Amino acid sequence: MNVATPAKGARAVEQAYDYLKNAILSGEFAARMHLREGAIATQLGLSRTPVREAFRRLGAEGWLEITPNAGVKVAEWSPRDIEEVFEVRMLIESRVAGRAAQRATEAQIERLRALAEQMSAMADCPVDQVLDERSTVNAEFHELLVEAAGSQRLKRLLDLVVEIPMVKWVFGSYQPAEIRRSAAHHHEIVAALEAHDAEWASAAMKSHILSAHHAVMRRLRQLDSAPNQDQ
Amino acid sequence: MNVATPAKGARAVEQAYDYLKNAILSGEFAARMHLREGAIATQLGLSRTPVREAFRRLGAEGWLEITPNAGVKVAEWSPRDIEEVFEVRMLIESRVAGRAAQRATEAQIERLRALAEQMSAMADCPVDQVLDERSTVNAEFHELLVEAAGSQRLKRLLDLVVEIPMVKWVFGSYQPAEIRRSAAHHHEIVAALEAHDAEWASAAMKSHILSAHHAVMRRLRQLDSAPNQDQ
DNA sequence: TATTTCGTTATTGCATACAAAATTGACGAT
DNA sequence: ATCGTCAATTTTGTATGCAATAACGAAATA
Repeated sequence: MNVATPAKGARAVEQAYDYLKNAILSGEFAARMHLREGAIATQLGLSRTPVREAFRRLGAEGWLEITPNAGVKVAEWSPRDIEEVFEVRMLIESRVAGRAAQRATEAQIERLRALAEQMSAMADCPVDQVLDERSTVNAEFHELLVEAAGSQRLKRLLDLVVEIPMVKWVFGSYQPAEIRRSAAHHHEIVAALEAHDAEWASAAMKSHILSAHHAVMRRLRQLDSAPNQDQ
Repeated sequence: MNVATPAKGARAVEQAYDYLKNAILSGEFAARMHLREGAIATQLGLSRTPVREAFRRLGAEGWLEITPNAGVKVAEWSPRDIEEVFEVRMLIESRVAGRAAQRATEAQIERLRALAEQMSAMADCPVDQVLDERSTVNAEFHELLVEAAGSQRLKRLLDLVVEIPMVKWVFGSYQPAEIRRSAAHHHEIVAALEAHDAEWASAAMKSHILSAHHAVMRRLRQLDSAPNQDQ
């Protein structure tokens, strides 16, 4: 039924990887759920080998828990785990912003400004309608910023932590005012870069992340109290 | 000389992983060197499958660079890369120390104090003689601290960044005075924990990491100007 | 009825076989 | 001599088969 998207390279591992990651992030696979190599393989029309490789990759990235002779389980994300993700993002991305303020070229700043404009233009559209586009533009903004900072290793680390679908989830948690605030943050970061003020850029980014953190944790509390009646 | 140690679990993947990681970190495999699944496999008396799995794991951890249909290369660590590693360590570990100051139990602080004492006791021994033990005790200290902070995800992230063998390398870069300073830092961090002073603990840890950073970068400059023997 | 033991089954780990892609080297054209 | 082309070889990617280990369940005993 799904068979996922064949991906660009059409490589079997990519296919398995994309399918699994999507299933995990979309909630199709519940937390703690046990996954079997064989089942996934036949479902995707592949052999166990590429599925197994995808398992390992996802394990290294923290999405699956692997126990040697038993199988793999979908990792569980506690509120504390999510808090820690935002903690890391805040620490690293604010540092990155500061460095970018010292090193960004005119062209890079220009491109960042354009992305910030795009973001603002979407601010008044209905939330659900531009969710994907907002996520994409936002991801581009943050990525370009790391590039401007010239921090390749930090980028790798961030990629490991800040998953695009999770970003989408963040926007789903935003209230209209918070979306506008987020867009404003982007503009402010660009302004700090133009001024080559590392402190300012760093502080603005810190606000940006903490604001997102707040929105997500509020969402979590809502989800926690709404659908469960046993407490 | 190779064939590595059969490791505890005697699992083939572990064997391959341990062998490869050791070879990379010891410099037996030069940077940018191309590794072939088949060669490693026959050399270790295994099939390609577990070797391949080890490759992927090491790739995810940043020790190997994997390009889809070409093979794997030993990753190159530029001075900037190493700088970034210390940047991350500084950011995360100082935050962790601050959190530990707020949450550590008496028992945990006691244990940390004992480790700090052990460290001091070794401070006056010849550098090379206690290199391994120093690394072990140091690693334990930092690990226990993360545990006291109750930050499981951050611990995973740190594990990815701060490799034990690299820690050993740090101690090899220390001058006698720096070893004593490092031991003093540990004591100071324990004191900050006893006082439940997050700012203090955080600042002490920041000093601790920056001091190590400084020592390693100095070592790098020395190696760079001196003739090196690795191919 | 609860619990332990043992045999069956299912699932993972590893090895091998085969397919696809890339690298290499020789050859020929300019 | 240099560059480009193409085939031979090597190397990676995937599939399958077999062995080892763990999960499951039934039977037997207390």
